[in-house]
Amino acid sequence: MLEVARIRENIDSYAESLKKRGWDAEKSAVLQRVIDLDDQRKVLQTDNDKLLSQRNLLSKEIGNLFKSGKQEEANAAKSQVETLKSSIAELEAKITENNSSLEELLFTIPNIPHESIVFGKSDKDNVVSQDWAGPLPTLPEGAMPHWDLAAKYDIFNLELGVKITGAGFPVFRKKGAKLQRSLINFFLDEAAAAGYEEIVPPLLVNEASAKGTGQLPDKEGQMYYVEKDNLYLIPTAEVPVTNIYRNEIVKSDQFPIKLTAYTQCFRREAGSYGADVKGLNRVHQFDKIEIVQIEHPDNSYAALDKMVKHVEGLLQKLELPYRILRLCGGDLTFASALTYDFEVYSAAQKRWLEVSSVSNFETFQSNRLKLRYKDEQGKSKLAHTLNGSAMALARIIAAMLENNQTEQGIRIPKALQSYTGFEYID
RNA sequence: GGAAGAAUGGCAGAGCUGGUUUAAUGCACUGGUCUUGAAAACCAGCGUACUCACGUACCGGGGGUUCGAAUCCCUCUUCUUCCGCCA
Repeated sequence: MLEVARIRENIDSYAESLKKRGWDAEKSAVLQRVIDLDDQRKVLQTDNDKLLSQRNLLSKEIGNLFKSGKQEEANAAKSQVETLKSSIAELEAKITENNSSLEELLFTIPNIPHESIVFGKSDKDNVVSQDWAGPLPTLPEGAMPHWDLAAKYDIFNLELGVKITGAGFPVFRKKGAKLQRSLINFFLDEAAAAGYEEIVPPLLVNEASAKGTGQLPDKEGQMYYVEKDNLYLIPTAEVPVTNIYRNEIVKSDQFPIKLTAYTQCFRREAGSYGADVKGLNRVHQFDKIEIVQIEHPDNSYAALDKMVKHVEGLLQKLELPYRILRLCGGDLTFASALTYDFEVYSAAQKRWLEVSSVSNFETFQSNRLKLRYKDEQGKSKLAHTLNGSAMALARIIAAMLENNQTEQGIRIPKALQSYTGFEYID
């Protein structure tokens, strides 16, 4: 959620920046409406405060009059307060209405893209910021996509998931299960080595947390919801981990706050079917190791670069061909100011699969979270939040299976062998 | 799941027979005096949000009673203790 004060200061440049997300002048008029509502808010609040002040004074007086036995004067004052009270009730109703329309509007405005973001309509306009320089893997005759390999080596089974739960819930078995656990440990160890504190968070979150990181109200349909307890299954560890710092004022010297967590992630992915979602390409439950940083605004982009380097290192150690994209305005998520997507090449499907997304949200999340720090003057300021996947397992496994298939079986990259305890899936 | 009790500022802890209570007191913290320096002692300061300001709001959350609520009532949440169940 954007800060009204910043909108006030930057209304023209904000409208200009929002064009990168495909916002025209008509849409950007909402910025002015926000300011108008905020002006209205100030007026109403000040008026109401004055009435409250009068009421407080009179009430105090009534107390004194009663004490000194002046019953009649006290009763006269009482009736005065009565009329004040009805005005207050009226004003407060207006304030509530005004503020909720203000908040509603603010929830419709996405984050302002970073200055380096280009205009674009969809993922086709994303900028390749670092391409894969080497040759793409070529596979032998009769190479299989990962879902066929899964059947051949009995490493994961989607039909079994359908039986137990429904479509999109893979069951990993044998060396597939071990590979899964190995990747989790590998990613967590790498994150720990890079200075991230490991967290094991709850997998269900309350409404306030989902709102804090922006899943509500923007992406309500994406999450599984447990109605009986009013809880949401997390779509990413970002939600519980970032919310550790909801309503907190941290000290500047605590920066950078670096957290990592492995969790299973649950996404309803409503309405997505077809070839793109075959096998492990898109599932309802998957495993992901998330890295989260909370930083001083001056350092958040340097932190973003380090996070990108971290993810890059992981892909190099896993010997996967990858490229890095800088998302265009149209593909940028609602809350993000700048996002790098990582894609690995899946040789049998002959397509790039998104395996990581690293973003700087600047103050967009922290404003909702009320996540602040004290500056040198002792003033509270909003911190910057960042996060990234390091990494999402399902698609890594898909690419690894396809790219590394040999006559001997599926080769496990060296860096992972000490975790798996085997060199081939056969 | 059943019963009882509790929730106050960074922490501890008064107030809770409604009226100079943003809220005693102690600790912690910040600045100062003193000191060669430190400690101790003493003095002062010490929450958040909105507002240009006056001011207003906030004693777990929400609602109510009242001229006036930390204080009374309802409700939700959380915690503690006891009982039951359980990996």
